[in-house]
Amino acid sequence: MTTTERPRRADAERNVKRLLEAGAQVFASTGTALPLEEVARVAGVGKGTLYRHFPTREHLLAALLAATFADLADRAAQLRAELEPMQAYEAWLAEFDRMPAGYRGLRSVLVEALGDDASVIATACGPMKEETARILADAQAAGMVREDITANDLLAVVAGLPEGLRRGAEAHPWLGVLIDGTRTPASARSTR
Amino acid sequence: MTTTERPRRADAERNVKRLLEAGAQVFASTGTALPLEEVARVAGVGKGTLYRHFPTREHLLAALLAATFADLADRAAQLRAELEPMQAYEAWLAEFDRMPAGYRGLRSVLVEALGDDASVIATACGPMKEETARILADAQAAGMVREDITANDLLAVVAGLPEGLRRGAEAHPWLGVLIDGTRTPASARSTR
DNA sequence: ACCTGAACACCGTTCAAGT
DNA sequence: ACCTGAACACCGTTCAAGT
Repeated sequence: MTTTERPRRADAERNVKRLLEAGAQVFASTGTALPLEEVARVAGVGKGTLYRHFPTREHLLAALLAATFADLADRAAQLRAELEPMQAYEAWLAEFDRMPAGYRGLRSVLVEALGDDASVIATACGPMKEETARILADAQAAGMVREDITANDLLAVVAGLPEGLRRGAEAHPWLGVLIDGTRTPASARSTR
Repeated sequence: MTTTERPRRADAERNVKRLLEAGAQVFASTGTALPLEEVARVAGVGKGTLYRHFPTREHLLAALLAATFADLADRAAQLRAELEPMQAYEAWLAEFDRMPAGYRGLRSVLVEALGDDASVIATACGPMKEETARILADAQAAGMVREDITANDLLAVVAGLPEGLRRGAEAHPWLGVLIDGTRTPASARSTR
């Protein structure tokens, strides 16, 4: 996002591209614990080159996930524009919950990133978090969702739903449980 | 639990005891990623001795957590005996949610263990899971909790609540969100 | 200015030698 | 029968030499 795009030597640029392709491939097959040595090998570059461009595993993961996060932020904005507050809220959480499927370990990486604002991945999540905050605020303003929760924690809790819950393609009840649980309680609606 | 307690040579027994003490100490300060080499060093035994008695990190963790899990199972049984179904349900989940506090990484270890019946730690969780199943069944039989959830997934979802939610000592709203979300929906109560 | 890969460090795991 | 610690393996990280 705010990365300064300095001009790069042609070979450096080519290597970054190869590393991202190799990273995506190894990430898809191995998950978030992807062996960095293998990424360099698949990319056909030295390990030092990987380290020069991506000083930590989180930097590589952030780069690999950046496009997905940006797309998701756009999708959230779209849902907010098209749907009523509570429908947008439910639809967006369902999309967010679906995202980490198939990437081993991504849920816990997301939980960690959402719990540490200083994390490199948290930065990549920024626009997504802002859209979530808007959607949540709309639903709260409409009196549909309890006021004592934050967008950041909401995403963290959804991301923290265990991977194993999805048996085959069938939907699990837990996202619905969470959404129901965040509705404004009947007691609060009548007394206020 | 079902471990066959063979007689052991006196030095072996002493070493196991030392390893468990050292393990508890390192676990408390480092969390679930405790360096095994350090455990052996603190215990004053060779690394080979650690590996002989605890072939994997999970075996060591299971041994370290066994007493806590057994106590929790007893506590669950006690709550079930003393309270009305829904109160027992809420009180038990609150106690279970409090347990991993202070042990870095324990929540995700629990999530993983609850997602894999073959895991060594899952075995240690057995009695706790059985009590949870009874408490859940009671609450469901009383018509208070939705029927489409299982005890195992319930524990996994509670364990999966992010560590970072607890800022200081103040309670977080998310356990309440989950409990509310698992209540039998008003629609189901009226139509059935 | 950037790349390379040997070298280093860390730590989990194995095993030959010892008691 | 069990213990020990050197040796090995794996992999992340650094850096001197090269282009």
